[in-house]
Amino acid sequence: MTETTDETRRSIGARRNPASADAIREAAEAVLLEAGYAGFSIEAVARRARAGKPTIYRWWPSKAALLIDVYQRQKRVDNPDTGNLEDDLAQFLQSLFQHWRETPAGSIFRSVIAEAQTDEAAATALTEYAHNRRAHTGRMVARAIERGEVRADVEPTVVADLVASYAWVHLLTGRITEDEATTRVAIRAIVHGILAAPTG
Amino acid sequence: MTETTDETRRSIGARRNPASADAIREAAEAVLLEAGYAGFSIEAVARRARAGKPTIYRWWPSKAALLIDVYQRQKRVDNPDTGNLEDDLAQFLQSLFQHWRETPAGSIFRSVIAEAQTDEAAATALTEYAHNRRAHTGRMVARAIERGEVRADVEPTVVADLVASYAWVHLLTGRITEDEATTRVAIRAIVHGILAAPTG
Amino acid sequence: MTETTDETRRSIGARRNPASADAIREAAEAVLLEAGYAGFSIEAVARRARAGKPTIYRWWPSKAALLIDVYQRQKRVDNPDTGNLEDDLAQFLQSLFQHWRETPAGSIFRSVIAEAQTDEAAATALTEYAHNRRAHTGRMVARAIERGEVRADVEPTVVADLVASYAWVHLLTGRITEDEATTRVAIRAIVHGILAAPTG
Amino acid sequence: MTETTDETRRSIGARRNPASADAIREAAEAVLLEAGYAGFSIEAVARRARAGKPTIYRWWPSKAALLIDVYQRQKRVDNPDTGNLEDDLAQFLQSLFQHWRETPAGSIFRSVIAEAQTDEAAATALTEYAHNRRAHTGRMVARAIERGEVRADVEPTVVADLVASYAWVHLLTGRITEDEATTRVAIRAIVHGILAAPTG
DNA sequence: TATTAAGCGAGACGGTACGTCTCGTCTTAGA
DNA sequence: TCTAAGACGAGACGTACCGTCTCGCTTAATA
Repeated sequence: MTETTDETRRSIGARRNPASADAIREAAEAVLLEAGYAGFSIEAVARRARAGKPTIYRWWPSKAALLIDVYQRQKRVDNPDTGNLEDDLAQFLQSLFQHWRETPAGSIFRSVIAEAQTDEAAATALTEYAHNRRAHTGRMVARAIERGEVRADVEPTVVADLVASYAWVHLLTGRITEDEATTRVAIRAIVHGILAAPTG
Repeated sequence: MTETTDETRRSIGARRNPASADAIREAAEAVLLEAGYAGFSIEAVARRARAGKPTIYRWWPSKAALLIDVYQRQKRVDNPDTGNLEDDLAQFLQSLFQHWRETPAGSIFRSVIAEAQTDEAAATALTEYAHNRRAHTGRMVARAIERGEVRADVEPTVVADLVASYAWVHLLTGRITEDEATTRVAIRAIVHGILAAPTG
Repeated sequence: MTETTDETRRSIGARRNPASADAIREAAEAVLLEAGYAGFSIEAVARRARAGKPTIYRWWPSKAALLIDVYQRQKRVDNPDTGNLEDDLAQFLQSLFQHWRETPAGSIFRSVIAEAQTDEAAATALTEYAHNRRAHTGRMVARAIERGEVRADVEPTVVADLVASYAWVHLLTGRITEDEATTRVAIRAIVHGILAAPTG
Repeated sequence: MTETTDETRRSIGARRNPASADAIREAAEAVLLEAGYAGFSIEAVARRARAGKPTIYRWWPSKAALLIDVYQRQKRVDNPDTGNLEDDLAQFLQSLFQHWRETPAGSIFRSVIAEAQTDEAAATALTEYAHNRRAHTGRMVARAIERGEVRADVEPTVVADLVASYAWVHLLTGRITEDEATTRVAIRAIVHGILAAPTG
């Protein structure tokens, strides 16, 4: 949030002014953080960024595009690598919840999901993003397979899908404050299963 | 969608006219189905229902309230009871996806979730609804515990949470067309776990 | 303003309840006085009178009708009879201005005139009322003719028209606070004329 | 009513589009003429002008402001100068009545007066307008004083007030169809007075 | 060095929807 | 059969944003 306090931004010739682009992205993030998705409008962003609306529309074709751009700027949560899948996933989930609680990322991501229910482009972007994230998160499972911890026939992305879905829905229903004990119970179900008699 | 084609609806005295309420609910459902959440406005519903806007606002304080009311009217998917939890959950998930695909319910539910990201009341309603559904879905797990299929220390609602989250996120990301084989893989992970060496 | 504080008024059988009618008239007057013509609505009157809207519409077909009824209840200003026309007219004008200043009559009459620009019935009622008042006011002139003070060929209602018009327009443009000296100048013009050389 | 049939009006940059302003004024005039003050709403004007409501509200803060603006555009009636005050005033009155009968001006002016009974801004504007018109009409009297026809101690604006009031009230009570003979009787009273014995 | 081209802020434009207000009508329950 | 009550369809109110447009400016690249 490197508050670029240029008194007035002008054109810098026949090319995009990065200062304007940054100011707009930062304003978008700030608006989203302060007023939430409900208060997130192009007008509000333009006002805050001291930018003209056409400048925004020139570079981001829709509210969704700006939203996604802002989301892409957010830091991602890294995959832990403890040598134990349950610990990896539990730690990942806790880090994700913490990230969503303590940065604008959570608020922004909720907005992206909401926007995707209305806007086709946002839906596509979200689908692609989710796909990539599943692949990324799936690497924790792949490592567990490699070290023989997890069965070889397990599809890493399916496990990642389960974990991510759990996280998303908690975000969407205001349940990202849960402690490690609670989330670990869910993770353990996925990793160990829930059957009384172990499966061969 | 029992198109109540009353030529003109009038007041029936100093109390709510159920014909109007029904017409509004049906119009809301129809608008949602035809124009989607993006086209869902109180004005559009009033227009379609041939009702005055104040009549809508008199009984539903917000768009969210109407949305939730419409959603509540939707048929719920029943829990199967095959005697085998994996089969129960797989069948439940397939029925749910089919229900979301073939009735307005899916479209409406997506809208409720989106609205909940903006509207406090919708968020509360959604939270409560989700809580109830977890309890309901959890009964499948509880039955499995009772018959000794599942460990007694498993919390049924946590399992329900995992299954429901998987379903919700598939709905939100346009992946409810998946076949039984795919969903069953996810269910199997939850039920049997994914470890190479079974847990004692 | 004999505040009829009936806790609840009910039907008194198959005929008009005068208490309701009075309460409505009084409420109308009070609303007009407190909120002015701008705040004068059937809803506001019904609310204040604790009466049902249909009860009002049953007896007064329109806002205009109620307005006129309320105006008709107002005390009229009497014609003075000093034996001198200029004094009579000057005194009449001052009494009228005072009446309009110190009672709701002024506010109500302004409303009737405004309403008559929109409502046909109010226009008719106002026309008739104005006609009667000209006849009444004209009697001062008629008396002056009888006693030889004024030429016999003078039409009393024309003089009354001039005086009344002057009064109305002062009411409509917020100039009813003028002192006797000012109004007398206008009266003198009508009575004595303004020519330098007297007319034979 | 120079029907500016621009197919579509657009913004012409960060400044007022006179074409829109004109279209709105013309639409307002047309609505007023066709539907009267009762049918005069911002919505109706916007519809007719093919303008957005906010465009109207941007430039005219209220219905009253638009009404007054439209009224200001109307042609004024000129003062005649025949060398004889009675003829001047009689002719002025007839011209005014004719103007009010044959152009939208009469209808608009009635509306302004009605609006002024509700709206503070309209009241102020009307007061100021009336003041100016009295000064203007008073010049006929001033000229008569200059040429010795009228006494020097006569206040021209008082006479103008009498004449204008007579005209206004006739407009407000639907009596602007009167012929010259009738209006001349009133004018003669003001000019010559009505006393039997001439005043010294 | 002068011209051109495009980005910039600003803000007006025609629209749509918001949530509220009042209109005049209707029906009911109770006296 | 009249009363209070209040719901009803209708539609205007004044406001917020939408996405588009045109302006006057500024600067960099081109001629």
